[in-house]
Amino acid sequence: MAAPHSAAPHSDVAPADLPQGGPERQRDAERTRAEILDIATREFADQGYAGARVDEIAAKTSTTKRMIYYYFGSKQQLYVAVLERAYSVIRSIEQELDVDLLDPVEAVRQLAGLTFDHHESHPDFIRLVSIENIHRAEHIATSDVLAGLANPALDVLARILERGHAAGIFRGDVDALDVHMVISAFCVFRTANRHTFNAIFKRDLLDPGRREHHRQMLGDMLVDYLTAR
Amino acid sequence: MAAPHSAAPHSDVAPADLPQGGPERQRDAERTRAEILDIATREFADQGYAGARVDEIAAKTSTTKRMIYYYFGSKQQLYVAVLERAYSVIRSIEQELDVDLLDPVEAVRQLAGLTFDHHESHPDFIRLVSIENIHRAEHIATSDVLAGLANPALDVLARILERGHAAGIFRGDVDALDVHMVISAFCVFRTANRHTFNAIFKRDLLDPGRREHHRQMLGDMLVDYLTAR
DNA sequence: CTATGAACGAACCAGCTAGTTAGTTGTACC
DNA sequence: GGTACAACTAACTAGCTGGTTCGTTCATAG
Repeated sequence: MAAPHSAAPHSDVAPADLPQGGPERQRDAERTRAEILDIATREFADQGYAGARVDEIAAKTSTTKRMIYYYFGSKQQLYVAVLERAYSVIRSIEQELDVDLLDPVEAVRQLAGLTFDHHESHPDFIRLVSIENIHRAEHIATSDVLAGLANPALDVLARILERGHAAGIFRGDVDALDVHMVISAFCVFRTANRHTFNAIFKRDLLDPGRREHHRQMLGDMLVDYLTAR
Repeated sequence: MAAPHSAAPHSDVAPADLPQGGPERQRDAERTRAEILDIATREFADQGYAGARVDEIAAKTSTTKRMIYYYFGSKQQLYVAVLERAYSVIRSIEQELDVDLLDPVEAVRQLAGLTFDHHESHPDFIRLVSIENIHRAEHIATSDVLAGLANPALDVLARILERGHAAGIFRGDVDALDVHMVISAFCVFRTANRHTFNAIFKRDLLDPGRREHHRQMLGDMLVDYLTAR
């Protein structure tokens, strides 16, 4: 139907996002790679590393299993590539951070709220992190890209805490990484432990009706702790 | 060697539930079952559900794979049995709770500290919970034992909060389950996300040197939040 | 037009894995 | 002292699974 071997293939169609890339979009290495990564991310996040099936990933792709090995080499390398991309997406939180101008209390609230939102909108990432922890981060260790990738939000947080302490508002015995851990713990738990929590306590932590309340609660807790005494 | 077919097997030893253990200890159903559960718990916690191998579990046992199917029926039922036992162990925290006499602030600190200790000493349980969440708690759902198993610590917490509010110390707009979530989130995160956290931030959350500080921090946060305003 | 190599696909394979078959041995009870 | 049943074992299998072989097609350079 769609011009399987049309004679004038290059002018009648808009080549999507690429300026004038392949008109028929056959043979697009970048595209194929990206599609495999997309499907693999979903599949690994869904089933875990051992549970995910290369055949299944291939089947959900518009290409074949051979292509997975052509581009990624092995199941493990594919998984590492998935992790690397997932972490790089998360890193983009950096750009939204512009809290250096706010007063410390408001800055902490905004930073926590932003992290909160970010986690909520990236459940696949959180699942991948959980999976990676089950495997004791052994795959992250094999990736030089990931091994020493610090969270940019951490520096921002450190500066906020400093400013707050200098202004006499915040206590001085807190470590930025500890505070970051508390924020992460709260945000990650809601998503990562949603199912067992719901099974036992019959409460869906991700219920939209509880979202604002949780967001507020996290901010309150942090501020109350930092300004205590 | 050890009297493979000894002639007087039944009188020189107490057979029942073994005051001084069977000398031959052959043919002990309870023992075999328990051994399989022990090994399976370690194996599932280590490798995840899909990653664990029935053959491997059997090999680490002193019995055979057939016995696993004899006693548990299938890999999945074995896994559910592992979950059930792990949760029942955790339930034992109930007995240690005796905080109804303390003043509310001290009671919250003690409850949080006890939960903190309990989580720290049961890493396998936390791993199993993570694994179960990856599978969206679908196995818990198949177990009537687990499906509606509330945490006993929750009632205790609710009473503490009430008392605290009645005494005018605690704010009144807090829900026990929310507070429980915060405690769990903090305690679980340290263990569950230890490896990725360490890979990225180069800090071992379970470093014994940081233990007391974390314990204190959790108590402070809760109290500061509950007594704020 | 043709040579070349990147991109792609179908079918295959060896080893693994959950689950079974068929049979043996110990023990409680009479 | 024999019998019924629970406890146990070794060897097997059907199907899956990560990885491969080998061959084809397309785009582009010369």
